[in-house]
Amino acid sequence: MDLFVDVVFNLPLRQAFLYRVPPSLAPMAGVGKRVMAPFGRRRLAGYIVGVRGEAGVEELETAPERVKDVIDIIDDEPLFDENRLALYRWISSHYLAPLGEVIGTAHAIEAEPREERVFHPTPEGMAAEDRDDLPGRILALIKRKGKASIRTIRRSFRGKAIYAALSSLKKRGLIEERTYMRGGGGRRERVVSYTGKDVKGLERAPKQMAILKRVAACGEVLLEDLRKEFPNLHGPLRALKDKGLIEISSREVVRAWEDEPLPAHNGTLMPEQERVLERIREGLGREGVFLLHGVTGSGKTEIYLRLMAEVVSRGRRVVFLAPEIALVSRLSRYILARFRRVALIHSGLSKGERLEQLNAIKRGEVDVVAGPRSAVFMPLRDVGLIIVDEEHEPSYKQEEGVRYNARDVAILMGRFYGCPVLLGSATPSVESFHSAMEGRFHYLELPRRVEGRPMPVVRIVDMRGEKRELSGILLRAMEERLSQGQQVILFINRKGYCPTIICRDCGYVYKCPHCLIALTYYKRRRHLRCHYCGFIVDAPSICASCGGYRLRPLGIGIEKVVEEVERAFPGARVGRVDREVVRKGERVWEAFDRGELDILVGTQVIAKGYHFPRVTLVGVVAGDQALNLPDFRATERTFQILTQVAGRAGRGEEPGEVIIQTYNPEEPCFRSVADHDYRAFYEREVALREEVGYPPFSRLINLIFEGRDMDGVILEARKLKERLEGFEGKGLEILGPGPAFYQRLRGRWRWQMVLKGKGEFQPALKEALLEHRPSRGVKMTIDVDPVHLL
DNA sequence: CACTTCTAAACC
DNA sequence: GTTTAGAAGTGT
Repeated sequence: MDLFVDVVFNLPLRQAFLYRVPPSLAPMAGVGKRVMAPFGRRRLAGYIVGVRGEAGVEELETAPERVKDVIDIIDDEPLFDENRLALYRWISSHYLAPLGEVIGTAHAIEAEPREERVFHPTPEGMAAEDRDDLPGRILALIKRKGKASIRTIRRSFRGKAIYAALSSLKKRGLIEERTYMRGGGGRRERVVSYTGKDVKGLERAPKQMAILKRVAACGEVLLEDLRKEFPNLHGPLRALKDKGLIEISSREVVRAWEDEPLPAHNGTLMPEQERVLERIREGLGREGVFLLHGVTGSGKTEIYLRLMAEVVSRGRRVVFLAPEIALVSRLSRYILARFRRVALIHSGLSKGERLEQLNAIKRGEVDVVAGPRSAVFMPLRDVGLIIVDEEHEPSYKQEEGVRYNARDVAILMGRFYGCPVLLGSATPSVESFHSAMEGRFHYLELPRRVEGRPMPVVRIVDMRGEKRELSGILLRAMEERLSQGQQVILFINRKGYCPTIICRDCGYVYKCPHCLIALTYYKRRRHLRCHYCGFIVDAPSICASCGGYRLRPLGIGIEKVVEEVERAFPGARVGRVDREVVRKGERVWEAFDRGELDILVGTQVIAKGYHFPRVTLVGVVAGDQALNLPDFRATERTFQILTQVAGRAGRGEEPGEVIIQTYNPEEPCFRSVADHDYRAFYEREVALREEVGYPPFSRLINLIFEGRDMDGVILEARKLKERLEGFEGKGLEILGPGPAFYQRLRGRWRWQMVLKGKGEFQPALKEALLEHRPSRGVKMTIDVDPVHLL
């Protein structure tokens, strides 16, 4: 009796494929293991999602000759069990993603071996004359390199019919094909560095010069980053290398932060903390979702830590999810101080280190897994509690591939494991708070800060009529704090010097040619850069449109804030923190923490997880920034960010003050921030959402259509709309299609269509979406439960 | 005739 | 996502 397995691949394919298991491998077969299997002309690793005997295998009657044998079974131990598979199936059907891709996402650390086709020249090929047609040029490439993979050939001949050419070369006996296995091995990054050699004879090679300038300016640049800035990098880079001006080396990804344990908390809990702790403790051992709503500085972390200890002491384990930025900062060090059997996962780990952590988890050596959204899939056994810190954070949503939301997966997982899920936030998402109000989540509140510290006083400053970017009120407050030896944080959510420059003569604004987005001006580097595709041009001195000289900054970014601060306070020590700095693990934080800096100017990265007791004043330079985006969550995001930022003030002995600059001082959202009144914000917001039928009163699917040809993109969107019209009315509303907010990105036009449904979407509707295959050149992305519609 | 370009369909 | 086969177009 033969054995058969259902196999899914990490490919955008919806079906499972049936394979026969040869008798020698049959004892090894099992759900959750990977197999090596022939697939088309290739061999691929796939996941077993079903094992069955001959009975009921209808393919054996319809097309028995198509059923092939599995080549090998890769794993001794399954990567997942039936229970976990059920979870994957749910995710697959909810997010409309192929099961194979869901499994591939959940098990991304375990490398999938893949076969790679490589072409070698035959002696006949070596002897053949070079010709200038496509096959001839491909042959020349292969001869020059000695061998070439499909990948390299495709890169050199973008959009050309390379397969037809390769098969003709093969038929003529000029090349032969061999296959190699790829996969495994640690992930490395390539670095381009300047050798310091004298630059001569580059006058006639402007591209090489530009690249060299960029590299020399920083000493070394990641090849990955360089590629973003220079579209056709390879040629000039190779020329520079041949001239000995640069070197390209490969190194392992380095850790972003040294983890030094922070001392354990020794104080006693406030009565509110005790009560909250007790409520959750009572819920341990069975499923249920708790929403812990605690103002900034109310001691949520301490509750997490005590709960973890409790769960571990009962012999169960804990999954702790947090936004990346919190993990590389303070939180992880608290966890490391209290628990020894911890797996800490963050972006600074190399692939090898990740694998080590994974193996430790599999061996049962880990009690607590702490990590960003992907950690929700770690194969921890006997999970007794899942914690999602900063539950409202959009970073829990994966924005490419399988677009899952780790918070929602965590809630589901709690049901699968039969354990409680604890969502924590100072500013809960409207959805979660609504669930709590409706009684689906247990609501727990910490309305006061620890040690009776007052909430900071928040002032709203009307910027209309102000001449400079920093208002007089903010400057005076800063001066006062600095004179008392206290520290100040300024928050500005914009990189670069200013969002763009404008010609004061003709009004021309520089935009990215690929994205139609205003280019950000970087004063120090003297260039304009696109934040979406990385496009860079030298900063112009005269207007490209009218030739005028009056080019002026428009708006404000972090560089300009620093400049203005330095002008206003010449003696002050100013530090600057944005995402780049955090990634490099620079120690600006620590200098600030030790009091070696007076003012810290930062982007959103400073809003989270840091604790600077000497900071008494926080200034928000541009409070309106996120508010005016055309997105149904714009107000919610603004309230959350401002509350988080404000929470950085007054965490020590001295009371804190917050100043928010805005051109919309009447906006009620600011009032709620100033009053520390989440409820007021929520009531207003939830009423609005109900009125227009946005979440939590509906579910959304955002359909994004992208392609180089605008007409094709629109046509595809309209075609799908027609297909879906039959579903309209019965609890489904279709908005659009219309141009997306970012209408053109990376040279592609983008249109979108939003489906708004009451409750879960009908299976027939999902089916219709999945069946829609846009024509070539148009990519359709299905985003279920989107966090934004931009 | 040799090669290119485009598209649909299969992949077990 | 990758590959192939086929149809139709291009150029000598």
